[in-house]
Amino acid sequence: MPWIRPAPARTKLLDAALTLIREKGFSATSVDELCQAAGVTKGAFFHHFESKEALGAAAANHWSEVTGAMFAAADYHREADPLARVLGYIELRKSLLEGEPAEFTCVAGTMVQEQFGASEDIRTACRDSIFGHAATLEADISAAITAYGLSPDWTAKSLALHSQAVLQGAFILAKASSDKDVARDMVDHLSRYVRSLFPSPPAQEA
Amino acid sequence: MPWIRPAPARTKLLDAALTLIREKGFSATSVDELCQAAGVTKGAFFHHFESKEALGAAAANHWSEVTGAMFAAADYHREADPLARVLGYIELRKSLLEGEPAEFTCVAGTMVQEQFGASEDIRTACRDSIFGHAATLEADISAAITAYGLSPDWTAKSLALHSQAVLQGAFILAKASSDKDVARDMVDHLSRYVRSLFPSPPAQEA
DNA sequence: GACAACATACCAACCGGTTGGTATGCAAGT
DNA sequence: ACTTGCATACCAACCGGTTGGTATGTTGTC
Repeated sequence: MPWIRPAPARTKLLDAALTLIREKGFSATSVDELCQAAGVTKGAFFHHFESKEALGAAAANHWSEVTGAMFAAADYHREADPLARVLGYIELRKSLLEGEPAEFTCVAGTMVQEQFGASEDIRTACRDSIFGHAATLEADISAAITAYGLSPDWTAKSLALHSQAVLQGAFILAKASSDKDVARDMVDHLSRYVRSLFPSPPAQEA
Repeated sequence: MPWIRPAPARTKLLDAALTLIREKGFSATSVDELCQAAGVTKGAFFHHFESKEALGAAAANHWSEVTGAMFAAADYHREADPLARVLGYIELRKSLLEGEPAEFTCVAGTMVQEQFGASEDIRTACRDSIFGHAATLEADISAAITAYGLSPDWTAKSLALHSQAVLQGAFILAKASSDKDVARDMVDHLSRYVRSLFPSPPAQEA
């Protein structure tokens, strides 16, 4: 859809949703709050989204785009060794564990946990966000399997998903304990696990 | 004389809460729904709980008791090798991934993800539930470290918490994909990781 | 002047919570 | 034994505020 002059209200609402959903959850976030946070009236909200549920699904897609662009631009892709790229990704995820939970936590994981039974549109949008992100990791894992000549009894896809599971679980523990260090320890275990699956640790390269 | 009818309303409300919170989340579950599911009136609700928030905290404690009793009675405690107990626990968790998400999912993890910023009482009750459960695993992990003569650069506590993180993350992926097999794969990775941390796989014993 | 992008004003339903009340159990006083 | 007194357990009706959603403007741009 070629939007020459995009509507700022829609984007402002989507950005506000990413923050508010992570702060209070989807159900507890009201349309009025969304509008106030975005500096927009309710009329604008229902002009761009036919329902609150539709905004939730759109917010998950927005989240996919925002995070997708961010990870696509990250440095770890420049590593020559595919395993180093995977470990670089994990280290990046660890370094992202800063600030408040609402800042480092995953919108899709938060939303799907409470809305999976209430809205198929939201559920599939969140699933696509999480599984789509895992797919970008899967390529590097597959390349590492080939590069190291492995024939594992696990799949690249399941390991990529496992990394997402560990991260989502780390977010929950961080929220429960109000302690980011717990989450970082979980990511360290993930890194140790991935290294254990490949024969030799990758040499440090520039 | 022991109370013939102690207080069925309170327990019925708590049991209903365990189901409804996992089905729809805490915020989306109304007090009226809780009362209807428990077959109790709203007056009874606010007689036993001073607020919806108080019920949430009580539900997390109730969850700790119910699951605590269930895991305490499980067979894996009878293994002589402490590592076999840990791996037995993990297999048990995997075998529990049956039925609908609302049946195998964790109340504390679900509730804390949406309420961590809204209610300290709920947050600490959920934290105690998750971390308290992890502590029961920590003892076996510590014993395994000693039995195998390890001096790891990770702690028994962090590995116990890691197992909870993997499980919580597996729940999220299962909800997002509507596929329990994904969650089971995550638990398999956890089992493989734990086995990789100890020198030799435990022999099969009666 | 048509049409998208908003704003204003409003609504019915539902929300968590309160009210005043009833039924029952039990311990003490007589 | 029987009453008084008080606590617990529970109920039906209700309350004010908030909810997601709508109906009807107004404004800026082609």
